[in-house]
Amino acid sequence: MRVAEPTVERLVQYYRLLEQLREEGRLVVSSHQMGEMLGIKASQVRKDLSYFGEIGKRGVGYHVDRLYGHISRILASPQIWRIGLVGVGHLGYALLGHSAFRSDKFRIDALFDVDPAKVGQEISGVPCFHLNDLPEVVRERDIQVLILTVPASAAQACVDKAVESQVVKGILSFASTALVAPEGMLVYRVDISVELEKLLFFLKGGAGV
Amino acid sequence: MRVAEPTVERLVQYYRLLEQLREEGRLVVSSHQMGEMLGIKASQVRKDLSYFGEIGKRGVGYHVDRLYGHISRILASPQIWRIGLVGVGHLGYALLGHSAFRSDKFRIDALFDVDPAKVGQEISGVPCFHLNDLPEVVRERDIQVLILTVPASAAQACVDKAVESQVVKGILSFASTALVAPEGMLVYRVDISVELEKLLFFLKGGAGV
DNA sequence: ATATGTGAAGATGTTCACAGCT
DNA sequence: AGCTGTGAACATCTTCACATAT
Repeated sequence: MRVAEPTVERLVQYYRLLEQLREEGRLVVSSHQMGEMLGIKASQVRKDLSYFGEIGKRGVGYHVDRLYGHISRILASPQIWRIGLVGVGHLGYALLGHSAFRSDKFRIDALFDVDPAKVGQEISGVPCFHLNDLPEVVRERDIQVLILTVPASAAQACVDKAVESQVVKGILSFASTALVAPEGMLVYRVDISVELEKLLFFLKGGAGV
Repeated sequence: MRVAEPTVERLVQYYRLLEQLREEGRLVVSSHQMGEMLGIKASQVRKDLSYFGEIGKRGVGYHVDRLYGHISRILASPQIWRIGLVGVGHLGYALLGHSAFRSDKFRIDALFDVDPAKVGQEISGVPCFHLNDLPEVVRERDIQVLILTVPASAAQACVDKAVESQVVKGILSFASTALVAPEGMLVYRVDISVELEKLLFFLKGGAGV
């Protein structure tokens, strides 16, 4: 069964909430309570969870531990993903230390840059290679995922190198630009300036003039 | 007329593309060509642009300069937004220097942190205040927008301070947590770990087990 | 001939409302 | 009585198909 992207997005949030509730020693939680805490409608919570079978108890709610384990398995990976981080500027450096990147689901295994001062060094314990060697290095190291924190002008060249490697399957790009990639390569974009523009657009109350 | 969020998101992309085309001296572009370059269907491009009147020429396409000016006005702000950046860690620092933040539509006017080594200093030319003084400082400086680059555990407290100020209207949060805000305050979230989880989920091919 | 603008159809996502368990 | 699970209704977003203009 195909799970929709908005559902996956909310599953991650349910997961984080349940982690918290578990620590607090809470045993049971209702869809209404979860929704309240996350700003999501209770019916949406139930619909999302129902895709994966009857996991709650009618008249009672969801057993915190059980639901936590359940979502954990849904989100689980068959392997530990090895990730290459391309572009060790401020943003790349920030991600290296980001708490979201302390996970046993993946680890940043190689850095790539073009700056001679960085290439050949270890940064936060991760070796940095030259961008030109990317296809070779990702093959050797079994890296299937790239994170791009390079300037917009350099992003497409990085995608092209990833395609050339034939082993990279997915890319998370922070570059503020469109990217073209072949069918079968999954590209997600986090575009900070787009998010800010959207916020300001709706703050001013819609289309101007 | 209400403009939908996905449309605004694409307008920003059209705008960036047209900026490029202008520099290249291109005079005319078709919806098909724009779509090709951005990975968007031509019909979607036309639909988006049609919301704002007949701006193209049938049989010809869109006049680059004219369309650029048109979208520019749609996205324009009635004022230069003053922004407060809360949390001057790696990520905050990265955003301070981010190219997306070189804009004449807004400027980062104040920093907030709790680290005594930062409070009272100027960082990249922007004064840093203590988080506790946020309500007062944003009122004095006419700051209506906050960007949160604080740990998840601190994010809600920042929102509460923003609410207390009574002048902050919008927040862009990079914290990996849900936030509750009153009606009328606009909160956008960029959740890096959620994006990564989504990518890995669909890379492995959907729900596991 | 060619490319826009748009109503209608289609696809996707959310909410409702209530049957069915506990 | 209380809360889940879910079909149906609703809302939103995208794509199609073609009339319309250059």
